[in-house]
This record gives sequence, structure tokens and C-alpha cells, in this order.
Amino acid sequence: MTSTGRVGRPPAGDSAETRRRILYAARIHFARDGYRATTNRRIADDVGITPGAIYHYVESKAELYAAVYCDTVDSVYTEFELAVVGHDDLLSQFSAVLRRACDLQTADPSITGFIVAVAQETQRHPDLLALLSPQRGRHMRFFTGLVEAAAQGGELRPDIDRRALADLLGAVLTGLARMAATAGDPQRYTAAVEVLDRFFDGSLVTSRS
Amino acid sequence: MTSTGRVGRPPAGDSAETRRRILYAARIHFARDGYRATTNRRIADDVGITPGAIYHYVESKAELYAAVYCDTVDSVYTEFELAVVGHDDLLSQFSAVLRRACDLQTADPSITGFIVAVAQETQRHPDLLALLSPQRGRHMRFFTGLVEAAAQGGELRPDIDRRALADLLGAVLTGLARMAATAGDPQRYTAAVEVLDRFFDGSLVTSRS
Amino acid sequence: MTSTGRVGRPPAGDSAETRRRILYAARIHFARDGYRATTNRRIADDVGITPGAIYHYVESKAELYAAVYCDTVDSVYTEFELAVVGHDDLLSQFSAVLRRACDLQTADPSITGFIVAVAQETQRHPDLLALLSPQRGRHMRFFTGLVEAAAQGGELRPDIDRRALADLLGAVLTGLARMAATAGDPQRYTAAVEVLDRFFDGSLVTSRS
Amino acid sequence: MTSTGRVGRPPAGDSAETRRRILYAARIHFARDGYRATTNRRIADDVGITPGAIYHYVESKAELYAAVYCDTVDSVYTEFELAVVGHDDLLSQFSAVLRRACDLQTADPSITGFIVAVAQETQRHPDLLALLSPQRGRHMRFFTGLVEAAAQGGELRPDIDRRALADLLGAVLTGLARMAATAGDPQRYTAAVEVLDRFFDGSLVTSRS
DNA sequence: CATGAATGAGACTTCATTCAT
DNA sequence: CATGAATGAAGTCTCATTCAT
Repeated sequence: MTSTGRVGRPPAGDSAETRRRILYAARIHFARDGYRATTNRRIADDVGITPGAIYHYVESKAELYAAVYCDTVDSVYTEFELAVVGHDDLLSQFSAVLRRACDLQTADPSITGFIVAVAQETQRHPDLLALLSPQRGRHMRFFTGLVEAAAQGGELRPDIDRRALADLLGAVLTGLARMAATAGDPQRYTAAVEVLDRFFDGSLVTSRS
Repeated sequence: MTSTGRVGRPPAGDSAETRRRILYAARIHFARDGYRATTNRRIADDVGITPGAIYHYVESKAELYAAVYCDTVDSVYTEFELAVVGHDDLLSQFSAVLRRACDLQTADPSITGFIVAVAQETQRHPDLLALLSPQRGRHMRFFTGLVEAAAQGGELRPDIDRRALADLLGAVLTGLARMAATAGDPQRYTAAVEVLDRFFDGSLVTSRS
Repeated sequence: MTSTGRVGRPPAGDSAETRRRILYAARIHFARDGYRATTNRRIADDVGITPGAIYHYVESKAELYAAVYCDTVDSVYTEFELAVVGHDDLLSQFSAVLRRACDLQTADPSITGFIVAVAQETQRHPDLLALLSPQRGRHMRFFTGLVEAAAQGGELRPDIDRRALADLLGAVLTGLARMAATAGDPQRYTAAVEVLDRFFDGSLVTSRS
Repeated sequence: MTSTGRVGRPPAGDSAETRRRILYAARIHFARDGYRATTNRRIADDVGITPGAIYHYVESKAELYAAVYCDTVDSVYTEFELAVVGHDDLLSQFSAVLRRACDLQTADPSITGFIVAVAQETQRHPDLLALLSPQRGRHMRFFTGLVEAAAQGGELRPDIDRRALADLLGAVLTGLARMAATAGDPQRYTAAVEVLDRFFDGSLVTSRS
């Protein structure tokens, strides 16, 4: 179910497992140290192999990054899409997404850590861009999708700049995730999301005339 | 090679001016490419000097980063402090800050780009931490200050987690700035802030029963 | 450039052999040019590799020095300890040591050249000190040992400053080795030792009234 | 009296003094850190000028070394020549030289420290050799002179290798000075010389049959 | 499938030296 | 006479990548 989508029998049952461990270790380091500062050696050390062996599984460091990206983006936005099911207004959908992001953050901080860094890394290392094409834009597509649905459901005033709203939602999610990552404490993400929820339901400020 | 290759003092080297240009070029590269991927050579090329000449102005690359940091943090938060003057509820203060951040972003994207990356860079390169101490925490202090003032003004429900609220505000600002930086289009920052304002004044959604 | 420029593992790289050749080349350069003036490039050129390859065998230039030190000190003082066996008065022991040092000097001038420079190098580059600890002091221990044995054998007047005597013996050995090294002619070491022997047995001066 | 031998009125009384201070600071650093590790900046700092200013007094670092060399060698061997006056056998002359070296060592360790390093430095940096020619060989000439005189006075057995004897005497002096320099304690030089004197007068060992 | 020796490009940094001022 | 900005060469070290084994 969670397979990477490759078909056929894996050579010895070990090869696919090694590949998975490489991607996992890579994500942790990419998320924490960034693309440039992550060395093949450290990834290899985590996996228990030598740096050269990585090249049996990917063709280059950039491709490794791309492979991690595909895996991670796919699972994250799939989670998000599941999270919004059953919520029918935009705010509660967004709130559900934030909450799901909390869970992911708690389960494995490298997931959100990696995702929120992607945009910056691709800007910093343009050679990564080409390799990320298959999944690129999924972030924006997801939030644009939410906003479009809300607009078509008559939820939004018609003069609202819909791309700007999607940008805003994405930025809030990203900002919170980064805050939690740099604070090194997932709890603060959760706490901030709770405050945001109270803002949504009007119980944050004492009165607004 | 790009110059005449002559050695010795150039005709009219204005030291303070050169230092300023180094810090400026450095901020642009640090903001766009990150600490690690920014090379002394590229900064020097921008300024029109050789990499070694940078060491007349700072003692190391890390100290260069620190110098840029001090300059930039100081000017940004001074701007923010000026921006909130005359606004007396938290939301309008926050809105004013976002708007001032828009201006900064438009005037020179490297300012906000640098600031929002600081937290991550210090995590990735812990040796930077020691050099940043003088100004460290100014970000949190600023937002904590706003929230505390609102709390003491009776604006907030007393059971609100104040640190979480400060985190939230900071995260929204950071998230928007990063979005704009990676989009490469300051307009999107402005547009998103406008949407947020409409959310604050209730004119975003058609109705909330 | 000197080679084919190909990359990858060479046909028959014998790791232990390469390490040995690195240490050997390093000793020659350290002995002749000193720690500072010895460059990784020159060592690598001698071995037929590139400077970076040295870092497969040692972690830094300082550690390379330390590795050479351990190897060399160990073999030299082991030789000296063997040389004194069977001689039972201090002078003849010392003479035997000098003669053994002649042999070493003739066989490979870099051995004694390196050893006599160690004390100065560690003074000039204090960061080397920490790395040399395992073997440090072996020089003094050796001569102190000889002197103590002579003292306990009743060979020395009791009012003799034993540390000063050990210093003297060490200084004579060192001075001779250095003289030979800078003269570039091991023969002169041998000749000087012969003169010293004649001094010991009284056949140097015609008479002393 | 102690002038550097330049004739004519010094420009302002200050220039010659500055030059002297440069040479003095240079000797200290050359003696302690070696030629390579001594930087113009450190010398300049000691003198209270900037590195560039050194080039008003010497044409290059190598020439600075040469200038220090001339000054120092001249004064040292002049001292030695004065020291032997009045002693008429080789051993007591040598002993007098050693004692005078003690005094110099105590008065200013950089004097002997510099001298004993010269031979090695010239080997390590052959470009220095050409600049040292005027005074080169004065070391050997001094000891050769002593030995020749002793030989002609009938003091030595005729079959003694006179160059080897001169080498030996020089090596002992050099070895002792270096020992003291690396020990960082001039006292040990003095103590070792005293032991050597006792060896000369036969009061070191209890008996020699 | 994996190792590990090796390369080559490039990073930060140091420093003797030059020269307009 | 002195400063100090700047150069350019060189040094140590890192790292993605290759390839014989």
C-alpha cells in the first residue's frame, strides 16, 4: 500500500529496504541541515553503508533529493486530502489540515521540515527544479483546490483574490511548521494551532465591535 | 582578471562605502542562496573586489553573517516598532506590521528574505549562534511585547496561551514573507495581506452563522 | 595533470602500502622543510596521489605529523634501547647510542632529522602538542633512565645534577644530528662521534697537566 | 657604539630607532616561531606600525631575516671572540664560550635562539641563502679557528680530524642552546654547562681506570 | 550489491607585497 | 614616513562522484 509504486519483485527483498532507509535518512538530514550541508557520507553512515553505495539507488545527490521529495510530498498531500473529507466550509477544512499537519509533525518532524524547506531549496539550487517537476505545484494545487471549492460553494465574497487567499493559507501552514521546526518543539505548533482555532470561532479576543 | 590586475591601493577606495557594499551583497546572497551556498567569491564579485579583501572588513564568513544580521535585524524591528505606534488593538497593530513588512519586501526583498531564514540557518550552522547573541530573540521579544500589552489592556481572554499567540503571529509573518520570497513576486505578499485584513474585518466570508 | 586524469579507484591500490608511502614522504619533508613549509601537495606529489587523498589516511596535517612522530620515535628509541644493551658504564652506553644514531642517520637522514626538530616544532605549533602526548617525553625518559642507572650503580659523584646531565647528553646527540642534517653529509656526524670517542678515552689531547 | 654601522645623520633620529625595533621584534619572532610562521603583521604589531611600513626599511621578508642575521651573528661571535681571550687551551676556551653563551641566553634568549635556527632555516628556505653570504660561515670559521690554534700549539694529537672536532664543538654549543630554548628555561643551559665543566676537569665520574 | 581509494573542483582563509593617499 | 585597501598566490580541507575490485 505504501510502496513507492515500483512494480516487479524486488531483487532480494533487501534492496528495496535499503533504498527506503536511504530516503528516510536523507529526509531527516535534508530537513535539518538543508540540501547543501547534507553530505552523502552522513546519510550513508545512518544507513550503515558507504557513500558510494548510494549511487546504486540514485544517480546523484540531486536525484536523491527529488526522490525524497516525491515520496514525501505524495504522502503529505494525500494525508491532507483525507483530512478535509467531511468538512464543508473552508475554515474548518483549513483547521483540519493544520491539525493533521500537527499529527505529522509529531510523528516525524522531518516530514513537515522537509516540505516547508522545499521552496527555498529549489530557489537556492535551481538544478533541483528540473527534477521536481512531476510533483511540483501540488502544494499550490491543494490550497487552490480548497479555495476554488469554497468560491463555487458561494462561501467567499466574489471580489476576493483567490490566489492570494490560497497563498495566505499556505503561508500560515508553512510559517507554523517552520516555527515548530526551529523551536525544536512540536508542542508549540499544536498550541499555536489551538490559538488560531479560537480566533476562528471568535473566542480569542474579548470583544470586537 | 576582470580588472587590470594591478596591485596596491586603488585610487579612491572609500572604506566605509566598501564595507556597506559588502554587507549589502552578502545579504542578498545569504537571503537567496543561504549561508552555506553563498561563497565569498560571489560576494566579492558583486562588490568588485577579490575574496581575500573581505577579510579586511570581517574576520570570517560567520562574522560577516553576524554583521549582516545585526544591521538587518536592527533596522527591521525598529521599523516594526514605529509601525505599531498609534494602533491600539492587537489586530490592527499586527496588520500594521504586516503592511510595513510589505513595504520592506517591496523596497528590498533581501531584507525580509534574510530575516526569515535566520532561525533556520542558526539551526543548521550552530557556530553562527554565538555570534548572533547581541540581537538574538528580538523577533520573539517584539511579538511577545505586542501580546503582553494586549493582555494587560484586557483585550485577550485570560486563558489564552500567550506564547502560542506570539508564535502564531510570528509564524504568519514569516510564512508570508517566505511565500513572497520563493514566489519571487512581492505583489503576492501584498495581496495575501489584503486578504488577511478582510478576514480580520469580517468581509472575507459571506456569512458565519 | 601528471596522470591520465581519470577518476575512480586505480587498478591495484594497496592501501597499507600507500599509507606507508605517505608517512615516509611526510617525514622527509617535515624533517627537511619543517611542519609549516611542508605542503600536502608536495607530499602527495611524492606519493603520486592528489592532496585530498591524504585525508583518507589521516584527518589533518597535524595528525599526519603525529602519525609520523609515533612511528619514528618508537623505532628510534627502540633502536637506542637495544644499542645500550651490553654496555655497563654511562659513557660507553652513550657512545653506543651515538654510534647507533650514526647508522640511522646514514640509513635515512630523515629519521634523525625529524626527531631533532620535534621539540622546536611543538613549540612553534602548540596545537601539535596534544596529538603527540602518547609518546611525548620518551626522549627525556631515555636519557634520564641512563643517568639514573649510572647513579644507582655508583658511577656518578652524588652531587651531580642528574637532570642537567641528561640534558647534556641529549643536547650533544641532538646537536650532532642537526649538524649532520644541515651539513647534508652523514659522514660528518660519524667523524664527529669518533672525535668524541677519542675524547672519552683520553686520546684527543696530548696531555693535560 | 652599538649603532648598526650606517654612516650619516639619521633622517630624524626616529628612523634608525624604528629600524632597530623592527629588527629586534623580528628576531624574537624568528627565533620563537621560525621564518615561515613569523608574519610581518606580528612584527609590525610589536613595533606599533603597519606591515606595509616594514618595506620602508627592508625590501622583503627575506631581507629582513638577513638583516637580523647580520646584526645577531656579528654581535654573538664578537662576544665569543672576546670570551676566549686569556684562555690558552682549547677546553678552557670552549668552556669560556659556553659560559658566555649562557650569559647571552639569559640576557636575551632570542639571540641564541635565532642563531641555532639559522642553519635549519636556510636549508628550509634556500632563497635565504643568497642573502646571508656576507656573514655565512662565521660559525664554522670561529670553531675552526679555535681548533687550528690548538693544533698549531701542539695541543692535539696530529691524527685528529680537525674539521670533525670543530663540528663537535659547534654541535655541543648548538645542542645546548636549543635544549634551553625548547625547555623555555635558561637555567637548564647553565646547569648542563656546569656538568660539562665537571666532565672536563674529571670530577663527574667516580673513577676511570 | 557494496567497498573504499582516488579525483578534481571548489570552499574558506592567510599572507607577503604593492601603492594611492 | 606611514597607512590601509587591495591583490594573487598558495594552503588546508571538504565533498560529490567514479570505478576497479
